[in-house]
Order: sequence, then C-alpha cells, then structure tokens
Amino acid sequence: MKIATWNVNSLKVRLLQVLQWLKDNPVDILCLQETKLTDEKFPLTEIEAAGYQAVFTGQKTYNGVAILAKETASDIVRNNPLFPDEQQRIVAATFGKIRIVCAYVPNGQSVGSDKYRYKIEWLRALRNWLEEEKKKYPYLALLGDYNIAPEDRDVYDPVAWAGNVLVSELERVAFRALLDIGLVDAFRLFEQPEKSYSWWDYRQLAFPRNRGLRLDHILLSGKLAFLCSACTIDRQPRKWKQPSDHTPVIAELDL
DNA sequence: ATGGCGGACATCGTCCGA
Repeated sequence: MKIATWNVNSLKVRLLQVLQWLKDNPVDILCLQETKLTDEKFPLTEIEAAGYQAVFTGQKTYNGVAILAKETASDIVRNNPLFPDEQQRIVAATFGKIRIVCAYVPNGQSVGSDKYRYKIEWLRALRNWLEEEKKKYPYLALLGDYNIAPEDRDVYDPVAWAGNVLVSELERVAFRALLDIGLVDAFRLFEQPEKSYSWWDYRQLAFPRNRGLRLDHILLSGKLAFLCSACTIDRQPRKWKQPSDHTPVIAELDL
C-alpha cells in the first residue's frame, strides 16, 4: 500500500490538482494539511466521485487537515486529547491494521515568539499522546507538515538559516523526541538525492533555484518501518500552474 | 533592512505562512 502527505495551502484552490495527482498517483491514503475550509465547505462529493472517502476537521482561513482513503476509516480522532486546541491541526483514523495520524504542526513564526512557544508545547503534547497511541496501535504512521527541517542537510543554506524558526535547536529536539518514542523518518531509510526538499518559498524563484527545506515527513513505527520499501518526494506538482508551496511525500509499505 | 509570493477576508489592505 502507498501512503502520502501533502500540504495543499487551500483545498479550495488546489482541489483539481489533488484530484489530478490522485489520478496519476493512486495512493491508498493521502493526508492533507492547510485545507483552510470549514467542514461544511469540504468538497466531499468531488473526492468521493474520485473513489476516495474522507475524514477531516477544519476551520475558516487557517489550518485544517484531512485524510483521503480508499478504505473506510474507523476510530476517528480530531485533535490531540491531551492538548485542548481551537486550531484544527490533527486528524487520526485506523484503516485495516494501520493507524494514520495526519498533522499540521504550527509554524512558530519566529524563535522566542508566543507562536514559537505554542509550537513547542504542541509538539511536546503530540509526543506524549503518540507515546500512548503507539502502544495501542503498533502499526502507526505520523504524516504531515512538521514545519521542522530535522537536519542541516534538509536546508538549502544551513548557514543562512542557522537558529531560525523551522531549523532551531529546540524544534529539532522536539522532532528527535518523536524519534525517541520509536518512530523512524521513512525518507532517511533509503538513499536519497542530495538537496531533497518538500517546500520552496513562492518568492525569488526559490523552486527553480532549489532553495528549499524538507519540512514534510512520514514517521513510521518500527513495525511499519520494517515493511517500508520506498519513500520519495514528488516535485512534479510544484511545477504545475498555481502550485502549493509544498509537494507530496509518498511512502510504500509492503502491507 | 525590507519585501518579495500567494491565500483569505464581515476584501481592495492586512494578516499569516515558512
């Protein structure tokens, strides 16, 4: 089976691209972030017509997450039960034996800001929740926009970015804390091209210059990592007209 | 040092993202 994640930066604007991408890449599960839609505006009809079911939680203007899947979801959870949050950033569901957690980690704005503290607290609560979830669901995958470049090799210019939000030490510690509970970065299970990124700024021709960051990740529990046969970033949709600034990340599981 | 691009909005300037 194939699972994927894509921050679409408005599902309203990107719906046709999502449907086209699913036609080209008929993955079993696609996690979306930044849908920016309230639930009553979610384009369920169009998605179902494409052969997918969906679970989602959204709000106006900001955030919003969804899981599109060919199979029916069970045990749906919206947001982290350990972290009361008005912002809709997490949806989780079970498909067969696999537990999917779709997350849109806060951006953090700038190091030391209120939003940065919120990001760190949010990540700590995510870790604490998933530590328990992993015991309940040994086949667990955490997919999403983490808004963290875990290592310098995930940054086009690590010197210029040093200490900045998205790469700061505290954020990287929070990322490694997710690895510490037994999750594995699927992308790094395999040899990868150098300068592999999943996000490029819209400005200053960042994409053609490949000035990007790897912010979107698929973390797998040990049992799933053992079954993972590939993990790739699909740069193609970033070349399309009116693209999202993020591109999809895909993992293949022998499941 | 600033703004740059793109999306959304009790829009037409401003906030936010990364």
